[in-house]
Amino acid sequence: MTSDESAGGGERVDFIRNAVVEDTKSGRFGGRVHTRFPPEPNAYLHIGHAKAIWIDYGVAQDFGGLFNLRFDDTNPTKEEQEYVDAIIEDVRWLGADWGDRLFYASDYFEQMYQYALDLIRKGKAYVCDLSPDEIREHRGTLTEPGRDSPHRNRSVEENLDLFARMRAGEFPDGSRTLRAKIDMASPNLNLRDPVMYRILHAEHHRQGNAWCVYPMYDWAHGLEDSLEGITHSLCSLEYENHRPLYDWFLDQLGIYHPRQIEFARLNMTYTVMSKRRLIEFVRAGIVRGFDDPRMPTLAGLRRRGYTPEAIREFCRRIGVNKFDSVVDIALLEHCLRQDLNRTARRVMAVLRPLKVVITNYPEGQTEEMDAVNNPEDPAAGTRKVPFSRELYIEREDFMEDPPKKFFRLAPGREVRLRYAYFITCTDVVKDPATGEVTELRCTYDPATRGGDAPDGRKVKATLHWVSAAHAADAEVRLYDHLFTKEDPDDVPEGQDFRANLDPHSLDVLAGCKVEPCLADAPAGSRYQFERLGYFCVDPDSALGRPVFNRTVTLRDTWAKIQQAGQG
RNA sequence: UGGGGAUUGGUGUAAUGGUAGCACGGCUGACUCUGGAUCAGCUAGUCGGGGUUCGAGUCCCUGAUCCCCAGCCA
Repeated sequence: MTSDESAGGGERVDFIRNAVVEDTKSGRFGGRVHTRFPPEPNAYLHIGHAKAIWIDYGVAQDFGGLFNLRFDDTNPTKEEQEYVDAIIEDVRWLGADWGDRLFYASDYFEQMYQYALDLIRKGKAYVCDLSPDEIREHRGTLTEPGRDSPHRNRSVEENLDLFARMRAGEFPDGSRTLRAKIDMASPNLNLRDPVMYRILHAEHHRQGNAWCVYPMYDWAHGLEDSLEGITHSLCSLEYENHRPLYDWFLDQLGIYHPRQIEFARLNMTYTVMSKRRLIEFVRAGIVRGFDDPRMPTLAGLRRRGYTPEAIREFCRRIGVNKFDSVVDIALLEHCLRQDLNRTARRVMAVLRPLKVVITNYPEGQTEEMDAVNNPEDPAAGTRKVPFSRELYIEREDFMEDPPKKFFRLAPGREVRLRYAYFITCTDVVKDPATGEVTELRCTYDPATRGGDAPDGRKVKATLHWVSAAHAADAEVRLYDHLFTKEDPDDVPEGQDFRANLDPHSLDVLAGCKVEPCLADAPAGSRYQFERLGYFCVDPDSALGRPVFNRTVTLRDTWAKIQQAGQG
């Protein structure tokens, strides 16, 4: 089973899959393929992680292999159970299946410690008493070699003794480290005797106080992969410089040795993708939380109304590469619309209501109009929508003095009310004080019931509407990109990304009117509000008083015409 | 100015010495009871300079530009 049909047209074999094919053919791993997604539980997952997950999981799937979910929880000062729980939920929601292989790096601490002992005995690791500052000084620079630590040539016995006492808690934080003995003159700084263990008297979210020495990433990661029998350790580009170290540790130990392959992380227009930044947004109150629908987090996208299918399709389309690129967020939105268009039920909702009175329609009468639930899916069936003398239409669907290309309602003009009747605007009622249009008086043509004129006459526009007496009140939250610029970091000298924050990224509309069938819509359910966009019921909803998040607008050619006119 | 990696339309990606293709976006037009969807068409590209070859995005040389690395973060 491969995922390379359609959309991109033709087969799609990226450089990673090519490498895997190569290894499968050569029998390097006995034909096995086994990948993993190794998040650190120190923040929520975002769309960039979705790319990584889908590469890891997708490769395993394509080759009939296995996929592990493993928490890389080697730094107790940054990691929390809350993040573990959120990550599990997000990966599951996305649709990657790790079977019963949910692992934690912290479960390997004892084994890692034993491996460290092994390295010490081989004379390849030593306890160093240098302070963090001193280590930095000894490391040299990009262009100058480093200097050996004065503790580099301690005896194996002394190293063993000191390391045991580090573990036993005899020394304060930062006082000593265990270092690999490699080459202080290496042009690759990662090889200049990297730290393997640091002393951290901190409580670990799973290990409690069992440990006060914690392994560093470079030391730990390869061991985790090795222990789990991972064949292809896929990671992002910045680890390319670490691969020699990854290989060195495994070679020195002489243990099972996976292959690390690096790919570029995802960047997207109008979006920041660093965990640090996202945490900052939450802490600074720029957004309401990690699941704020404006966040690129999976939790945020989910709340916004994104579907896992759309995100997966997006990941498939962006491909895998080895250089930095910025994907247009329009592609993500395209994938979303494509999915929602197929699956979302259509309903009518009026965001900014303008009252319409049908003067020749009998007072007190109600009719049930037949409406199609999803023209893309006949199986979705039809529903009844109540129609009566007093309705609401969208304010922006009426203009008293319309420009040339505006073909909605205007004085004297006839339009169709979707699934109902043709109406003609006869009067405009205004607030005498402000001049604001408060109500429209219209007549309807009884012969056009259902929306078709027996005499064959056409109207240029079809408007959505709701019956005033039957509509449910709703709150609707309109979202826009968090940033006004494609590149949030494109700021004037001396300013930061805050300069590009869009103050209108959230627009809350109260008093919206929706079809009665929406009054008790369950949280998380998705709809297309006809002519407006896709909307998703927010968990903030109360019974009879739904709250909707706008997931994404419909493609809107009228909006484009308007914008062009303004320019 | 050490080392590592990279460069194909506006954007994202294919082409593994043999017609530079697909998708997003944009622009036309058709159709339409959603200015949606759908359909048709158009738009625009191999970082520069040399070389090898019948033939180069691909191979060689050379230059340019961009990204990563000096955490006891991952």
